[in-house]
Formats: sequence, structure tokens, C-alpha cells
Amino acid sequence: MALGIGYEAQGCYLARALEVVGERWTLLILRDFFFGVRHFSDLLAHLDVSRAVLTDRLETLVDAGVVVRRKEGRTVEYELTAAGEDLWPTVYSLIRWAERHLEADFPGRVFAHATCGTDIEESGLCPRCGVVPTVRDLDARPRPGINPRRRDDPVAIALRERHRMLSPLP
Amino acid sequence: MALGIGYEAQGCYLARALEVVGERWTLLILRDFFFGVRHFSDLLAHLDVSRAVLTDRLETLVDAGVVVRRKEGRTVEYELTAAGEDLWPTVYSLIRWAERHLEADFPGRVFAHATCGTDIEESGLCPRCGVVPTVRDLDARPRPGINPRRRDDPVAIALRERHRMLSPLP
DNA sequence: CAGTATCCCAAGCGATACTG
DNA sequence: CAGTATCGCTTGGGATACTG
Repeated sequence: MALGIGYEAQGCYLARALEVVGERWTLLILRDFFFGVRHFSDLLAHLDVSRAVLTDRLETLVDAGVVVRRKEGRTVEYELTAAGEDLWPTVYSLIRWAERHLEADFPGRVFAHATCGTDIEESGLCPRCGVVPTVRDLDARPRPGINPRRRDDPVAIALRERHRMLSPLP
Repeated sequence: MALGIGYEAQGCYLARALEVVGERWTLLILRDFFFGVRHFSDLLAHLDVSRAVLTDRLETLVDAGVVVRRKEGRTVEYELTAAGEDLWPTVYSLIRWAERHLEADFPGRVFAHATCGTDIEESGLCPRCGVVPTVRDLDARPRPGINPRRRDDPVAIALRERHRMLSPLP
């Protein structure tokens, strides 16, 4: 596919970016990748998207070089490329924007610099280390409060897995 | 409208943000607002979007508090709210992502800190002043090279207008 | 100028069943 | 598990004409 969604003649790189990530579900798929999800079936279960649409979006992302598709034994794993990880500032900025400006009806998440355990600032900066960690060095944990997501959904599981791998040893 | 586009149960603020800005055309409309466009007719001419869709998207943005609609004499002006200006990091990150990772087939733009004239870095930082300017303090100018846009399109005109207002006196 | 109102087609999408 | 294949509906949205 990757036929684009009709912004061809806009003369602006924003339109080009939206050809890749501007379709419905795409940024939510990427969010799940950032949080450690790798399997088709987990995306399917977590996002409540139809198989055909998920297949189509993954194909667009693979064609654009945002994720790679790899056969891992008898299963298939998707993984973000460097270009894919570079989309984190976009996803992060949208999450923070919604937390600041939309009605807060659930707790959301806190992002911490995994190597030192310090929560990052709005800008993405780690105040302790003075760097802006990439998404690989971030640990996302839910804020305290009522959490509407089930503890055994694919993202919750992936985040706990990440947490174990990223957290500094006590 | 503002009925959302069906991400209701995602339990993530990203989904909430996408209910506001995730529909087709919306981020391109916002880009034009950032660049100084204010009129329905200019958006219509520049974006090549249908009247009905433009009306719908503007309504969603007004309902979400991203832009305000104001009667200015016998015409109507749209203006970004503070919440709207807070979407600049999202738009900027997408533009930079496309410039870095997609095929470069036209020159794109450079963003400069208007108060000092210095080009900002990828991160958004002004290296001379050590601050991250808001979009109000940025001046966008096209890179040298073939520019496929016409000099009299609404965005080109709006940008020249902005440039006159923002540029430091020589 | 800034929209409404209609019309109508095409694309998008969810549901379900099937496959290697 | 990771998709195809098919179906049928609903929505999106372009074109055009009209309005205060």
C-alpha cells in the first residue's frame, strides 16, 4: 500500500510525515511499540482494531522504514527502526498536550529516566542528568489512581517487562 | 461535531489528543495557523480541502478550545489559543522527522529565533539565547532552492507578513 | 466572505470465516 | 500465530449550487 492519504501537493514536510503516520490507528500502534509490544496479536487485542486495518498500517510503517518485520522462530516480531524511535518526540508531545489541556479523567503515566530513576520534565529533559533521554532510556509507569486498563493487557505486560529490564538495580 | 473518531476506550491520553487533532487535514490546518493564516477562504485555497470538511475540522478545533473564532468587522478570523500554540512541538517534531527520514525532494524551511535572528537547533533550542522559543517567537523562511509553492499563496503571504512583524530591526 | 445544503460515489472499516 | 478473503455497511468527502 503506502499510497498516501492525499496530501501529495502540499509542499511541506508535515504533509509528507502525515502520509506515513497520519492515518487512523497509526500513532496508537507506534505508542504500543514504544511501550514494548511486538506481536500482531497483542496489537489486535489491545487496540481493538480490525485485522485488515492493522495489516495495512503495519505494511505502511514497514514500507516507510519505521518498523522492521522479523520472523522470530515460528512467530513474527515487529521492532522500531531508528527512524521509528525518532517519532517518540511526536508521540510524547501529544500525550503531554492532552494531559495539560484535555479533561483529566484518568491518571495517565509518568516517564522516568531509566538509568537514574528520575522523572523527566515536560520538555523531556532529565533534571538530574541534564540530558533528554531517548525512548529506549525511558521507563513509563502509571500514575497512582484508578487505572481503567486491565493488568494483563498486552501493554501492561510489556511495560512491566521493560521496567524489569530498564530499572537500575537497587 | 467533535464526536471523536473512535478511540474512546484506549485509556491513554494519546488517544484523547488524536480525537482532537488526529483527523485528516487537522494538523495541516494548524500548521497554516502557526504560519499566520487566519481566514476560511485562505485555508480553502491553500489546502485544497472541501468546504464541508474544513467547516467540520474548524468546528472540532473550536469546540476543543484549540482555536477561537472571532468576527472581525465583516469577516471572520481564527486564532490559536494558548492550548493551540502548545501544539507547536507536535507539528515541529513531525516536520523535522520528515526532513530527517523521508526523501528530500524540496527544500523545506528553516526556523529562526525572531528576537535574535539565529536559526534554532533540531531540538528547538536557540543556541544563542539558550531558550526554546515558542512559536510566536519563531520566523520560518524557505530554504534556498526550487520552491514549488507560489509566492502568492496564502501561506507565503502570511509568512512574509509575520516576517515583517517579527524580524529584529537591522 | 464564510459558510449550508444536496448529491453521490469511493474508501474505510468491522465482522466473520478461512489458511499455511 | 499472523495473516487473507469476502461481505456489506457506514462514513468521508469532493463537486456543485445556494445563502445572508
